Amino acid sequence: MKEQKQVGFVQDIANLNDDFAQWYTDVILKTKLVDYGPVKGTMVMRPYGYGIWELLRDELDKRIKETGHENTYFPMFIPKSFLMKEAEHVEGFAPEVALVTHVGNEELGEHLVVRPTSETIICDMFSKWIKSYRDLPMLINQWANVVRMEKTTRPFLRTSEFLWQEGHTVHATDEEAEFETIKMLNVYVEFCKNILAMPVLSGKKSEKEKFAGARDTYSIEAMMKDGKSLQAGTSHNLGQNFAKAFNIKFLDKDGTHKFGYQTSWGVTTRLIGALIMVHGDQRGLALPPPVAPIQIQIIPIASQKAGVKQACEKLRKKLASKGLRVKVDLTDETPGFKFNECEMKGIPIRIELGPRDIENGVATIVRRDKLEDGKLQIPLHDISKKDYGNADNNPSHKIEKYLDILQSNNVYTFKKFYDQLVYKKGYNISKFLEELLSEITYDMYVKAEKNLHDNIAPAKNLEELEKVINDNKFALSMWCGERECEEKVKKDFAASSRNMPFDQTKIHDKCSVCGKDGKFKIYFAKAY
RNA sequence: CGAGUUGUAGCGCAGCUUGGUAGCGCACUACUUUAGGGAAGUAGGGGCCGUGGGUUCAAAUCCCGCCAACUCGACCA
Repeated sequence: MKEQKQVGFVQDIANLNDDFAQWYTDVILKTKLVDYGPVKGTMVMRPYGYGIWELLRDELDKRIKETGHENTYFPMFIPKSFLMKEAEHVEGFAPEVALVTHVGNEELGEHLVVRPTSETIICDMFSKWIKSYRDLPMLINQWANVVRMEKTTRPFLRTSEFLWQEGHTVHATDEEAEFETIKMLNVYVEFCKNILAMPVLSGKKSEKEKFAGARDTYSIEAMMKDGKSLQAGTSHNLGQNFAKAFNIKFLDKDGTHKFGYQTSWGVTTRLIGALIMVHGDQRGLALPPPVAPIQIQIIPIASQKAGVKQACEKLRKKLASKGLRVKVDLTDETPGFKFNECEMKGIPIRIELGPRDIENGVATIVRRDKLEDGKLQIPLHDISKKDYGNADNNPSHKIEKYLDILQSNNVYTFKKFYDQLVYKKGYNISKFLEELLSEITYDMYVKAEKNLHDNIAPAKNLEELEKVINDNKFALSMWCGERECEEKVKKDFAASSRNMPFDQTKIHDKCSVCGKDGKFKIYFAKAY
């Protein structure tokens, strides 16, 4: 690409590899996703940022309902005594809960906490709702805000208040609860892949890293562009810990009273931070089409010339009527400015439309994920009226097909994809763009997955562990299971255990840290 | 909550050493010319210099306190 004037944002974020955290905060402020709130650690989600959340939320909500859960809403104020009931839980959360002690000048008889999570208040209701095995399984979910006053904060990744989804379930048996825990973890894995184009590593957390009050915690871990790990979601098997603390009992078939087995699982607005750090580049954001508030931006060139605005509006209407999220940029800026802005905001496809295009009956389209390599002119009006030869009436745009093409060398080009889709009977511009958007999602996933696998390295012993972690990679290690080894890695290499993958095939025998018997396969990495 | 750094226009900064009219770039407003990769001209608007006290004829500038933010640790989705 031609050397261009380095001004403004492009210049500011040109050092992505040098200072990734700085790039991150710059990009979300400059693209107007969020602003800092007036209270430390809080975040104002502006329309563009909240729009991502809404799309993400709706997609995930669909999946949660499909797996049999119903939405509820519980109060944000929880009596302090509730929090005290489960010993580990209170210990884990006490330092960061916001307390309400007064109403006006009057001190409350019982202090309240602003929910840091809702296990306790939900369990209190569960104990009233659940009497019989016929009431089980109890499968609920809630979309809410929670408050955790953390010492250090970063937009999306760690804020004093954040939005999330928290699922809470009660089951009659241990097996059923464990199954639910894993099932919901897998819902997250599928969601991250298909909606966020983000590959994750799923597995079990160590005792040290598990949720306060859980019996077992499973997580999905995503790799950021700088090689750091981010816990992107968790699913907990609570065992009977809360059931015993809150007296959640049911009369079973055999006529005896039993404590319920519980799970809870959640993902948060942190996912937005994750996808920024997974897909973003020197030019700014790159949003996966399913969660892009604007999927297609139409940029008029020389908009003062006759017919340009009208053509843009006509195209917008046509695409919008097919459910595509499309916008025309009518601001009084130069085209170059608009192109850059479009890229910075991560809009998956931009369409340039000027007098020349209109003359020729075409539109110029550029993919955010491929930039100049993904630049093409496509016929503006219905292609279906013409015969472009080689008609294939059952065009497959299935992921598998492109996987084959991609993996069979570098013969795959965007042009080829375009030819496959456009030069067929029955295609029109909206259909083409719709398919192009899924193609982009898939390509972004493949790219991110490659990055993930390229940056995982085995580590047999302490030296290798040090080297891998200092290379900003995930160290796939064996571990004896002792907390001291995790603490040593934390202290010496500033890294933590991430999770233990479900595939526990040994990669070597000895613990990579202490050299004793290596019981578990586990990832160590620096983390956000 | 410990260590370091910084607070001047919406954002980024200069001015402080050596006290004396509040500055620059971007952004913003109006008009004109422009327009296919970050346009140009002309004219404007915008400040309790973080905050409280002190020194002084005079404080953004010197002194003391406080507050806030950032980075690194510890803690966490």
